This record gives sequence, structure tokens and C-alpha cells, in this order.
Amino acid sequence: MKQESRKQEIVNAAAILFKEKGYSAVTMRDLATAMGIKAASLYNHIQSKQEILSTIIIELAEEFTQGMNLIVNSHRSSIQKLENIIGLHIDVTLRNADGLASLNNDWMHLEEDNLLYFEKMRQDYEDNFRQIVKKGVEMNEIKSNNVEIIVFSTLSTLRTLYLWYPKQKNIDANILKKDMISVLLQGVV
Amino acid sequence: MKQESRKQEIVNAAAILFKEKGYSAVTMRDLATAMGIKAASLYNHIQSKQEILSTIIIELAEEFTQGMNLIVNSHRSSIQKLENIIGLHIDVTLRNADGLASLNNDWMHLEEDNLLYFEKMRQDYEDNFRQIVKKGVEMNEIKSNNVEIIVFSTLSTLRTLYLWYPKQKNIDANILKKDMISVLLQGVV
DNA sequence: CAACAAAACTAACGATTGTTAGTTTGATAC
DNA sequence: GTATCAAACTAACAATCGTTAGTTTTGTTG
Repeated sequence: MKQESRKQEIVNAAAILFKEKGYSAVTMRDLATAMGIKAASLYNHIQSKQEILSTIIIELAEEFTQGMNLIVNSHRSSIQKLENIIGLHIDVTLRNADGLASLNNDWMHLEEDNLLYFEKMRQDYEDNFRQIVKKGVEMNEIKSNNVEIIVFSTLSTLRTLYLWYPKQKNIDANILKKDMISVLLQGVV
Repeated sequence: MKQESRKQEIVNAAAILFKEKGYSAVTMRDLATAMGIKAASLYNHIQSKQEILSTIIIELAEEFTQGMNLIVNSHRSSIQKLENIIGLHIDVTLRNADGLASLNNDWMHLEEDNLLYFEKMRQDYEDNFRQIVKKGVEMNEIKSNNVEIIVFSTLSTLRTLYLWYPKQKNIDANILKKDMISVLLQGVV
């Protein structure tokens, strides 16, 4: 059907470089070299370096927002909702691990409008997450440890998947989901 | 004799800026402004921007290495060793949360010698961690989930403490250790 | 007060940055 | 074969980068 547009190729190549050295340390000449062209040629396809970054990040953030909204509005137990969140992160990570590096590490280099938009999505995401955990504690589905620590530790792990997953070979998404749910929710001891 | 040396003040100010925007995006002029002086004046106290980064990161990495060695050589159960590792991360984080941002996000901007040195320390640290978990599984102290997932998820959480801890107000280190051990080892459900 | 060192300053350097303007190339359509 | 258009190119720009050189200010000590 549609093959990948030249712009998307550039964005994908940029995501890989941004993952390795961060947005600020990657020059347009670096990116051009990775694409096998000259820096000026990039501007036939993109408007600015900044546009590349926002394309990567905003798209991913909207994916998470959309996924979280489905989960919040579903009629499931808190535990099942947490399991679905774990699944959401794994799905997104398998699809675009490179881009997640920018989302995690370079979001602060977005400029004004996109920065505010991103920060709102992230805040809403965390609030939704927190509410699910709180409800789970109220319903006695979740041990009443410190709610903030549960939110923080679970989210830390899920956000770091993009670093860990590529180092695992031939790992099946469904097995990964099962194991991750087991470790994050049932614990280690 | 010694208050904080001027160099240490510069390093500390740099750590804060590096945490906010990353090493590459912080200019020597940014750092000078934060110190209330001109950029050229910084060079009366430090040799290069790179020296600032390596001062921040290597010192912290050596702290972790030293702490891990003590734990590895201690005669404790695997669970107790894991608890001590959690304690180590909390202690280091409370002492220097800003510097940990650089260690986590900007280590790849170290140059050759320090980069290799750092990478070796990090590899050894992870190997030690993995061995402790493996031993725990063998001794039936730890549920035999996927060992790699346990190592990854625990380490992800501990490495991200630097972001989370400053947002908590008046949290006691010992209570934090207890809660963190509970969530990471005993689980949530 | 004179002497000295620490730490600030001004001015500038060569290199590199993101980006623009104008031009050439190469494939497809008529 | 010629027109078209996307996509590459060369050349250069103003701005900013880390850093150096040389000078002045500041504070302490005899």
C-alpha cells in the first residue's frame, strides 16, 4: 500500500540518532550522513529539526493518551486495568522503541505549544494511573503500600522498557506481558 | 579549612542545569550566568566542560561500585542483599539527586577513557545484581520469574529515583527504604 | 601600604550550528 | 524529445559554541 514517505524515513533515522546521543547532540549533518544525503537536502522534506522532534514525541504521546482513555473507560477491575496499561506500554514499545527514547529524554526540548501539550498529556496520564491504583486500594484489590511508590515504580519500569526490550532476543510479546505482569504486580519474593 | 571549593560549586550548578536540559544543551555561558560570572571565568577553576561532566559521573559511579562490592562480599541472604542495594540507591539519591541525572542520561558524552571506565563499572554492577538474583532463585528465596525482568524492573525503578524523590516532601529515608523494599520485593497485589 | 594570589573581567579565535537560496540531477508523463 | 517535479546538490549566511590570551579587580597577609 503506501510505502514509507521520505519524511517518515528521516524521522525514523532521527529517532535512532536521538536515542544514541540525545536531540541536542545530533546535528542535521549527522542526520543527513545517516540518510546518505547532504544536510540541506533534508529541508526538501521537513521544515526544521524541531519538527522532527515534535513529530516523534507528539505522535507517541497521543498513542498513550488514547490507549489510557480506553482503559479508564473500560469496566474492569483495577488489577485488570493495570494489566492493560502494562500491555499498552509493551505494544507501543515493540512498535517504536527508538521514538520512546526521545519521548523520555528529550521532551523538554519541544518548543512552547507542543511542550505545553505534551506536559498536559503526561500529567493526565499519570493522574489516570494514580486514580486506578487508588481505586484498587479502596476495593482491597491492591495492598495498601504507599500509592505514590507503586505509581512511580511501575511507571519507571514501563518507561524504561524501550532500553531493555531491544537487548532481549526473540521475545514474544504475550510471554513478555505475562512475565511483566507477574513481576510488577505479584512481586518477587 | 575547606568550605566548598569554587570548582565544586561550579560542578553542582552544572549538575542542576544538566538535569534540566542535558549536557549538550547547556552552554558554558548558561553555566556562567547561573554562577553570576562570565563564561571565561569558569576556566580559572575547571579545565573543560568535559571535566565537569566526568567529575559528576565518575564520582557517582565509583560510589555505586564501592557500595555494591561491600554488599556482594557480605554474608547475607539474597533478599537481604537486594534490600541493601535498594538502600544504597536511596542513600546516593538523597545525597546527590542532580548528579544522577547526568549519570543516567549523559554518560554517553564522556570521552574515550572515562567512557570505557564508566561502561565497565556499569556492566560489573549489573552483573553483580544479576548474580544475586540468580542465587536467590536457586536458594528458593525468590520466585522464579524471568530473572532478566526482575533485574531490569528493579534497576529501572532505582535508577529513576532521582526524578521522583525531589517531588516528595519531607520523606524520611528509612520509611522510604521500607516502603520501597515492600513494593519492589513483596509486590502490589 | 605593598605584595601577592585568586578570581573576575574584555575581547576575540576558529569551528560548528541550523537554515536559506539558487541550481542540477534523474525519473516519469505527455 | 520536451516538460515537469521531486529530490538531490553547492555555497553560504548569521548565530552560537567551547576555549584562549591578556588584563583588571578583589581580598588577604606581612
